[in-house]
Amino acid sequence: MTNGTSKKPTRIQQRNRYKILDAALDVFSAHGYRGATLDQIAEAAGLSKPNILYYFSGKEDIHVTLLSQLMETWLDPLVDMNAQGDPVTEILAYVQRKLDMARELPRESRLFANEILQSAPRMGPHLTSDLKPLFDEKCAVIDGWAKAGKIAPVNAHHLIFSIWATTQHYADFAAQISALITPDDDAADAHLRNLFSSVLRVD
Amino acid sequence: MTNGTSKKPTRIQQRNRYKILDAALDVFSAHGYRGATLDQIAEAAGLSKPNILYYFSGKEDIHVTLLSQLMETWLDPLVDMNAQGDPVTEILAYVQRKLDMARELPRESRLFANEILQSAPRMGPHLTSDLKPLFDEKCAVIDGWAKAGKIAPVNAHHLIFSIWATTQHYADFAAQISALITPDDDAADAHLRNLFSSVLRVD
DNA sequence: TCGCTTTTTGACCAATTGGTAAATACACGA
DNA sequence: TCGTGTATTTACCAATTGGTCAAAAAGCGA
Repeated sequence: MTNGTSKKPTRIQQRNRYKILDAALDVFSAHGYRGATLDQIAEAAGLSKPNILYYFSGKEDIHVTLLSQLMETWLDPLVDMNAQGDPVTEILAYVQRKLDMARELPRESRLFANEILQSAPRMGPHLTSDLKPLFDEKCAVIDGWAKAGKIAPVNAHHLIFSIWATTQHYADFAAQISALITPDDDAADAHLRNLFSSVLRVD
Repeated sequence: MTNGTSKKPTRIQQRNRYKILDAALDVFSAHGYRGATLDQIAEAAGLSKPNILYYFSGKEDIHVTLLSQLMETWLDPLVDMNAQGDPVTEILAYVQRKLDMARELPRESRLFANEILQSAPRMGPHLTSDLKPLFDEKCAVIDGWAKAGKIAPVNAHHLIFSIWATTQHYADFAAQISALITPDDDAADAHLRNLFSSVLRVD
């Protein structure tokens, strides 16, 4: 029985579900949902297609599972932004965490980008239930810092959008970047630190 | 004869090729290359599938045609950045043009994003032949401005990446944005103006 | 109106794809 | 070592999809 709710998963189940999800992350992030095939996932996972369907109820099930898992780790860097810390330090540290994440988890970043690009058909609910409350909370924190004069006045909403855009860009548009320059992590770090410390600096 | 090289296109040919490309832009930008089907494109264009294949040699031909057309208009805003103008004004005007473009041509922005996300399988050559020379040229201009002390010292490569990332974000991640806030063009304009004028300001 | 070209359609195909069913091989506790 | 539930495979299917082909239907200049 594959029923995940009642019985504890076998060691084999754990290992194979992991292999499948890891392979699926490769394939989905590289080709998008419709561009990915179960055969590709099966080959990448080293399992047969029917065997994959023994562990997941279908292609969509695999995709949804990946997106749910992703949403958790995706929010971590923002969760860690501390209202009690030094404002500029906190925001710059958040930028750095997002940047590190784009580098360490580029597949996840692309999976997410693919989903949003296509109007988030399988993730819309997650956005409003998981992301929005956190987003609103942290915007309030930033607004508080700005009102207290601890950072220059900024639009918190759009500041966060800019942080997301600039950091994820290095993962999502990697193909373009490596066509234009020789990637240089330190240069990117320094640039974004400079960019965001400039807007936040209070004269 | 559909031969595009020898004879001048009929009025019918012009109209139908346009209808097909417009419909294909809808479909490709919404679902990606593999997610789009000729049937969808045919229906959106109001033509039959074989009729579409009378005007284009295949699905890939349509996609490549779109990408080629796109590349031209895509570069325009950067082309217009003038080395002789006032540096900060020129860069901020470029930001504004990119932002306007993301708003007026969101389908094109998503088509491009989809292609790059999937490692630019059909556009790699265009990137190095069309985009890179222009990119290098404008980076040199920005470096010149920085060396002359007319703007604060910045990494031109990464400055342009940041401009691309932040402006296109409003088109490519629109689904996420409208899940989080009520979109506000003026607020976005003001924020990006503030962001980039802050890094460029020379003390 | 005639005759020729351009355009459009309907019927069809082979390959791919997500998914199923039943039989077989395997693990492992008693 | 045996039996039972777990895991895997083989063979298959129906739907979709990109694409073809020949015939029919416009356009259109003379």
